[in-house]
Amino acid sequence: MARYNPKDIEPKWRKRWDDEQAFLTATDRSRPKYYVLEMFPYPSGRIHMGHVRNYAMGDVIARFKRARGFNVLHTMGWDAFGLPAENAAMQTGAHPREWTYANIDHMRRELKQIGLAIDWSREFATSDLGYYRWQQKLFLDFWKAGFVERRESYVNWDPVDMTVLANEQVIDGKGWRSGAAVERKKLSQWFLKITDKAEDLLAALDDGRLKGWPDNVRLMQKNWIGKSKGLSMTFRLMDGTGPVIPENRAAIYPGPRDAGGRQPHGIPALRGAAPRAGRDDTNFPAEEGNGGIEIFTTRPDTLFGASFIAVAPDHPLAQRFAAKDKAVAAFINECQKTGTSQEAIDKAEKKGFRLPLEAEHPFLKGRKLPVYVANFILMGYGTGAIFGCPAHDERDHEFALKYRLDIIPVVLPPGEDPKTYSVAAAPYVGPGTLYNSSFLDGLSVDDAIEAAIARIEAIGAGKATTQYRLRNWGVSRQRYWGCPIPAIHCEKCGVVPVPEKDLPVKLPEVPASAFKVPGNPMDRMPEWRNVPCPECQGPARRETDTFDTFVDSSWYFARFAAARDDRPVDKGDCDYWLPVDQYIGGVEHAILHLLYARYVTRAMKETGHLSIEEPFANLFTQGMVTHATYSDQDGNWILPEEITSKSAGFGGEDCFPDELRGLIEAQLNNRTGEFWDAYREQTQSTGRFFFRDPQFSPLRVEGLIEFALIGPIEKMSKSKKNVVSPVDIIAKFGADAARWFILSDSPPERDVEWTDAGAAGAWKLVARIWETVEPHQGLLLAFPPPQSGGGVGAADGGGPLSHAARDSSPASGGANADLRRATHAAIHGVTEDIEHFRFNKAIARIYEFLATIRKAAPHPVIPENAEGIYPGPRSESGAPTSGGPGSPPPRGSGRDDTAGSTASWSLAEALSALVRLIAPFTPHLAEECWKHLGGKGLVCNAPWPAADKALLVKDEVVLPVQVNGKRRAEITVAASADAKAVEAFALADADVKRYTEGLTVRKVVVVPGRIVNIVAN
RNA sequence: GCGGGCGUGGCGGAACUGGUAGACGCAACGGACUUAAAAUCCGUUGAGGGAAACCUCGUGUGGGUUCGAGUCCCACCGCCCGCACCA
Repeated sequence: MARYNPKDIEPKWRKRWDDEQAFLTATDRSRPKYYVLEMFPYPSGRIHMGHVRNYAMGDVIARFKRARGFNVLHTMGWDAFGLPAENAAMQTGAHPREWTYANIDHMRRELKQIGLAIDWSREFATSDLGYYRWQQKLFLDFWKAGFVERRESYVNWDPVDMTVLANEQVIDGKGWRSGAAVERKKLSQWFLKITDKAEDLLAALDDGRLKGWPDNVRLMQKNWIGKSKGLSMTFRLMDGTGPVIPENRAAIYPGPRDAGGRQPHGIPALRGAAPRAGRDDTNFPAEEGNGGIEIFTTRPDTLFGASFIAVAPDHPLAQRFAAKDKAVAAFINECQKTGTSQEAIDKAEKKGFRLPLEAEHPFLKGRKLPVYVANFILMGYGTGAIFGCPAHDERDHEFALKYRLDIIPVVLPPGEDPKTYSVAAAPYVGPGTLYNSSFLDGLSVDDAIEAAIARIEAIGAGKATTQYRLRNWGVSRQRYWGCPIPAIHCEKCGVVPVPEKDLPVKLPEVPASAFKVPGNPMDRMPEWRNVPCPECQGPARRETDTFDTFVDSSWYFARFAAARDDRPVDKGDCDYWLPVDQYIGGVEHAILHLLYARYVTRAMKETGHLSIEEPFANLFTQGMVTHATYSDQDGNWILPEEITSKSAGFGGEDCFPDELRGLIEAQLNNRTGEFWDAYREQTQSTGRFFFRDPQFSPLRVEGLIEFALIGPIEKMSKSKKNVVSPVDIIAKFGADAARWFILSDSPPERDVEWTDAGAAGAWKLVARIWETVEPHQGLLLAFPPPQSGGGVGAADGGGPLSHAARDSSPASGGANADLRRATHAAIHGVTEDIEHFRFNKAIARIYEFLATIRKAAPHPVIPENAEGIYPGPRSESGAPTSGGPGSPPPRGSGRDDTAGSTASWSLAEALSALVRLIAPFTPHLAEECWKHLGGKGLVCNAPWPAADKALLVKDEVVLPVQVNGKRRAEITVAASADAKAVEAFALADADVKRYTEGLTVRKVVVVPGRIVNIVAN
């Protein structure tokens, strides 16, 4: 029998798929389409197990949908721009382009080994001129349509990467890629106005347009957009330089003590428009508002509890005072120092600095509110100013305690007595009834909010407003390796778009050495930078910023579907292919990438490129691939491949010589310290010794052995060295086994732990399927499977088997009927499981099905000479095994007689189904089996088997019988038996009688097909 | 702090809308084959008790609803993820 050898077989079928262009996809409007897409990779150079998992999942779906009759689009490309290429240039001297494209070539070769059903003719990299030139065209269209803005603003500056980061790319005050503390810097920036679409981006999350998305991702996006309704209103200001309580003053800011001699501030006339509500950044007109301070609040009901006004350190009002008053400037400076960093923010004390201003309460004529600059007010949200109501807000409460401000309760919790209720100790933020609030008294919080807004609007002091947490998307990057932003700066005309006829703006050629210097080399290329203004022909210069790479990945799915040489995408083709039916990727992209892509899709719709607003109909977020970590006694991480383990027990199979054990134990017992305590405990609990030594060699034991400690199971990462290389795994076990295992062990949305034993188990399965199929060469020639299969719409039961009717008749009965039932149950179950992304369960069912087949068609016991069967570490280590793939050991006689005699067509049906059911998971094995059995054509083109529902129904069912809730017996009844008959049958059962003896039966619950429960006492 | 999710054998995990808990895989153990080992094949495997038939207990902890709870409700404990001074 030919031993299954993936090393030969897998490349053979991949070549065949290539030769036949099996996965080339044409736009074919006569057929139903299915677009499955996995998030495309960054070409870092090597594939990792996370890629294997991601693309294996997509491939299962793609192959499955093909078999179900869909015209499937499944593509691959490269998210190829970005900083690592420049970092590599800095370190290795290779030009970013060379580095990137060399990586792509290498990764493509590795990726192809997985055996994915991908239309490689559609491949592109975002760094291809053919891609990014159309991105420039899109940008110009967006610009024309008003989706683009450019302004000076404070930006998050990453001092290591020397670039600007979007707010979303700042994590805990650090750059998402470099991890460096982010600084504030003022720069002119390009923005895409995503906030204009905030409302629709939010609405789509809940109105059914994204019903195919996981709840948690929808929720994350909802929180990120952060809509809140409230009131924006203006507090009138007046000079507040009257009596300031000295001790209070001191407490405000223990800075340079010039309080005593401070001159009263004169308040110049305030002119100009009030700061606009809804502003989303820190860019302001030079002159701030006249009428007062505009604030935003979601709790206008608490206006009567207001006791102060606070503005952000960046607020223009604060800035203006800072310009004149060193103490203010010093305070602001201090705020900014502590402000930007991480969640120390959380513990940071609330601090304020009193400005010589007072605000007038809108309803209480005499009431004056002091105005502070406060470190906890964010310029980026709302208007950068608030009124403080210490009684009903945690932060305001803390602030008021510190600066001895009034704490006036205005909301009375249900059941509290207004005379005794106090908020001195803690604010109350829950629902209740208004009091101490004039015309709002007696109203609920919700009603009072409405009433207060109405009154403020009536007196013209403000209006109802909606705020979003979401900021506009800064897309400028001061980098070379990205898509150039097609704009020109002219002294006379300002910033003008590059005319379309002048597109593309190609990245200039720069020498690799240019990257030794930090910053953007394009800034240092006058010959490229200096161009005539397209409008006035005067001297002008090119924009040297390039796009954030999230722009690149925001429309690539459309380009895959409809690339053209003369436009970004073909709308007609997009109308057929889009939206993506199934998008698969990591949950780490739940917010950034997915939100941007949703926005860009809307923008493309409005500029006439697409007809849809939501790009991804169904989204699946897969878990990570994890692995145990190993470390040595110095705390250094160790690669899994360097680890050997030996049984610590006696007489184990691990061939661990007793005399060595003595030496090991002696060494262990002599040592003290944390590592050795942990090691001894590990040996106890696992029953094994772990060593750093890829091929455990007894000679090294004496003093030279290195012990290894197992650490926590974590996401595979280079820094912890807990990585296994997909290429090594494929070389060892084959791609099919790798695909099988990575999908078999855990539900796809959860993390999966890669273990060598599991991978070896998957390999065993591959071999066992071959071994089961092998004796039945040509079986399908005698009993061809139906070609009608499970096409679209022909779901389960849709494919009548010509011979099915014959054989499912009771006459055929017996073992055949059981096998047939198992076959159709497996088809039904696996189909459902794949549809619902339950790959682990689908695989469990295949195991069960295989066991049934093997019972029905016993296979001869395995050959005398099976060396090399298991391609594990042993054979890896050198000596080629005897025989080898080319010369299979002889395998008994008479194996061909099966097709004609022993095997019935029901076995043919079972094997034919089995092979097609495994095809999405282990495509190479499936092709080999299909060919061997005599299947027609390639199995990747074969129709999905259809389950005959009639065979799923059992005539008899086994029902458990409970007495008082405890299972006491089982009865077998006809499936059609009515409740009464079942009850009678159950009560008559001997075991049941035993337990009901002497008791009175009070009630009998019969759940048809499920259970019988007898209540007796 | 706010929001969301999850706790089931030695391990990964099954269990449809409440209906036989532990499918399937891994590991472990026993047996067959082998000079031997590996590989392969067959079997056992939640815990406790019993010679056996069987019995008792068991889904993080404590209560509750129900004929019946891993599943529903309340409280608590633990872990994971997202957001984090968003007014």
